[in-house]
Amino acid sequence: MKTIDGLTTEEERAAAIFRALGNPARIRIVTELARRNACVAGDLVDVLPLAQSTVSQHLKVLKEAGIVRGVTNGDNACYCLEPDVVRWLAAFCTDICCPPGLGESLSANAVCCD
Amino acid sequence: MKTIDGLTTEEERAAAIFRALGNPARIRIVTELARRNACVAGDLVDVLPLAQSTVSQHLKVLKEAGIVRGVTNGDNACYCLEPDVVRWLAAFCTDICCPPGLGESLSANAVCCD
DNA sequence: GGTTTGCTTCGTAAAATTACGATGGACGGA
DNA sequence: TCCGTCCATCGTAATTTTACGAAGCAAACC
Repeated sequence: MKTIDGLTTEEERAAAIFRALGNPARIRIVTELARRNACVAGDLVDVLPLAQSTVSQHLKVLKEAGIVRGVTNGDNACYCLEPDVVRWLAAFCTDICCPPGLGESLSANAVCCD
Repeated sequence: MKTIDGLTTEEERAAAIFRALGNPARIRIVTELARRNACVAGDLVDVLPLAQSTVSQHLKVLKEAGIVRGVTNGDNACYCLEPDVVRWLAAFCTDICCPPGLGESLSANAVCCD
């Protein structure tokens, strides 16, 4: 991907978060973390049909995107969602639905090109 | 990416939508469509610091993910958001925030591994 | 000290993504 | 009919992603 001047850091940030979620395995990880509130890495490996090293890499991607936090307490590593980032994501998506200043735009049945 | 049996189509679908949004240029396109409600392709090219063919490809990606709808009326092509998909996306993100059955989970200040 | 356990990081091959210019096709105007 | 405009698609090169096994590393256990 080209590093584009014309695009804001806000957009870059949004894209980075979306890209991190753009993989079924990572979606599963995130939903699992949402469901269980926190999770040992090994439990996530059990849930996914992937090699342990691959899951570890996916966790790294999520961590680098700021979606997930991980702490290594002694023997095993524990992960959970980063609440602020998840909330930011939800707000961003809601804004696309109903951009501020446009009333309910998509809430109505907007049709293409009228 | 490996096609994984152990993952649901729901997860695949979510990942496909997120992946489609995982690019700054496409984020810009989507926000622009949200702001203007509908857009001629050429206007999007003007807004983005990218070649026309590249923008067209980005639009194709968004269309294939179902996020965007495009109609070609005579000379120029007009695009707009697909309201249902955008709403689905917002709902998905909100669910991660507050998974059903877990009360307000992340609404409180959840901390990692307590 | 030596092993096992749990996880991360490295190295690598295959596949996908990103961007561009060039080409092509449909429509409208001179 | 011949251009010009608008847009999609093709072909291509560079980069990124994905997944795996191998290797490394720290804590726990014998």
